[in-house]
Amino acid sequence: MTVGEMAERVNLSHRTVRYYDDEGLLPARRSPGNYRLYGQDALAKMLTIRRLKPLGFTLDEMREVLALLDAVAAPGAADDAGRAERLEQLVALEADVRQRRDKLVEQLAGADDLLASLRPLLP
DNA sequence: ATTCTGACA
DNA sequence: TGTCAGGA
Repeated sequence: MTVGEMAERVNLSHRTVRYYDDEGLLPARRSPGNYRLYGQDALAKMLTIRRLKPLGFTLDEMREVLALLDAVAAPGAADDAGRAERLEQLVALEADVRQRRDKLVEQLAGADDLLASLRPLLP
């Protein structure tokens, strides 16, 4: 699929998709006419990125997450130390995501409180 | 019609 | 991140 299709399917602007390519976060293949092309794997990664983004992950952090994820998914080349490393990083990632999730829950609670305080002021 | 790169009231 | 320009 081309940028436009990708952008539409993951609900990001084509500008953002282009940006991720430029920054090397999610490189696109190129067509003979130099159009960006994306496959199924790219779509899956883009969806992962879209979930990471609202959690406040930086581009570099997303890069690490994607690398970790396909290292884990990869068909296998890795010694014992390597596998152990992956596992540690995976556990650390889970903790990180959970922490960000909790933060969002707090913000949600804050929004609810604000709404509650506005209620009595409304007509 | 769609995408490409580069630039920025 | 949006948008415009100038090409392909």
